[in-house]
Amino acid sequence: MLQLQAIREEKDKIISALKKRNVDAAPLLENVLRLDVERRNTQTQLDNILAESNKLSKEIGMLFKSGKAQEANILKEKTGSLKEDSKKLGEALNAAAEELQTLLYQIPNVPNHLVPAGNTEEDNEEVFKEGDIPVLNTNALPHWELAKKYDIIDFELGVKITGAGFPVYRGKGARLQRALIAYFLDKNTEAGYTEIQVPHLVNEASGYGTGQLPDKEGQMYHIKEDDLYLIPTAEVPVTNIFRDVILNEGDFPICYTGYTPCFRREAGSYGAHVRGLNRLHQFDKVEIVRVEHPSNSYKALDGMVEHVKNILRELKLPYRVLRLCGGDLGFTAALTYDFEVFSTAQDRWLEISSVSNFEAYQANRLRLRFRDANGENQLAHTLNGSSLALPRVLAGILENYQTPEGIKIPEVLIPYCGFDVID
RNA sequence: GGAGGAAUGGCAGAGUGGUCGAAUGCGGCAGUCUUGAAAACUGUUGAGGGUCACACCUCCGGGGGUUCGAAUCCCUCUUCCUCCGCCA
Repeated sequence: MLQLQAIREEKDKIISALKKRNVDAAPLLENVLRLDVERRNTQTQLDNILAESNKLSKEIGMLFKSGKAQEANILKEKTGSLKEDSKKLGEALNAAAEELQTLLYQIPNVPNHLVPAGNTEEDNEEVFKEGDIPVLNTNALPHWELAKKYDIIDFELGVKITGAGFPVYRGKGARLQRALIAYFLDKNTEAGYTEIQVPHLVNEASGYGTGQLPDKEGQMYHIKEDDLYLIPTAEVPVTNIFRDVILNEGDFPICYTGYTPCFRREAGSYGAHVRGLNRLHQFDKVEIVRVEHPSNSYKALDGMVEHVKNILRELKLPYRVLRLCGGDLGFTAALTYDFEVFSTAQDRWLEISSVSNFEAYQANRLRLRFRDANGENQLAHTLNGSSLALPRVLAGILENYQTPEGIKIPEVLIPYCGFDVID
């Protein structure tokens, strides 16, 4: 959520920056400003009435105390109309505030100046590329075939137990998955992130805090009975640790890493691109989350990008880094780098990580602040990224490391797996 | 699931209808003293709205009500604690 003060002060700047998202925010912002004025006017009127009625009440109290009941009763009569007015104004105030809130929720974050213009993923800007794309046999298989051949992932069994998009991992497949989780967590911990385990279900307030709610309800599984949501990413529970928190400057940087399963409804997606591990309803992910001083958040973002690069380098997977264009940028992000690993047998890039700076957008919703050097409370910046999303890394490993003798295990993972080939 | 108790500022803890945004202690910050530190002493120390700055307004778990007036009374929800039951 953008800060009202920013909208008041730099409306035009915000409108022009949001054009990068192909959004014409002008009418929305005009409405916000109109409601803001209305809200403040109503507030002032209400405050005056409340001040008067507070004063009267005190006088009445004093009169009763000094035994002047009659005078007190005369004053009492005057409070009736004040009460009526304050009730009406209070309702008007709530209505205006609520409407204002609704509008503010509809405004996406302002893109950073580095964000390229563009509409679709075609317009994302490749900023880095590394790793050799292996030359495979003509009979190289996509990962879903390999999964079947080596009996390590069973998609049909998942359909039986739950439904499409809930695979079952077995034997070396399950072990490799566990190895990746342990390896990622270790790498993150070495880099200074504190490992944390969080709930996999969150309440409504948490959904609002990080921006999944309102409007994106369709993405999350909702448990009606208890009004809880299955997390689509660890970002939600981890970042919400800091909802309604005021930090000290010395607390920065705050770095957390956590492994969680992620649940996504993915309503509406279908077809060849969702085959195998490409798109699932339940998948595992290791996430990194940072809370930063505003002056340091972009340095932190770069650091996170380097960190993820290092992991992919160690895994010896061919990958590239994209700077998302305005049209592809997530609603709450100011700048996002996507990592894609090349899936050789499918001959396409698969997104395996997304690293973003949300600046103060989430913090504003979360009321996540810190006390600055002047003793003033100001909003912190939040960031997060995947390191990494398991299924597509797994797909990348299976496809890129396949040989006629079986699937080789990347060297760094061998100690975690306890074997060096899947055959 | 059943029975009882509780929820107040960073923490502990008073306050049971009026001048209470809230005693006191601890903690934090600033100062005095000191070569420096500690101790001691003095001051200061919640959040939001509003204003050029004041004034002023709101907030004592959430929501609603009674009253001229609510931290205090009533209703309701949530959470926590104790006991019983069940249980990985």
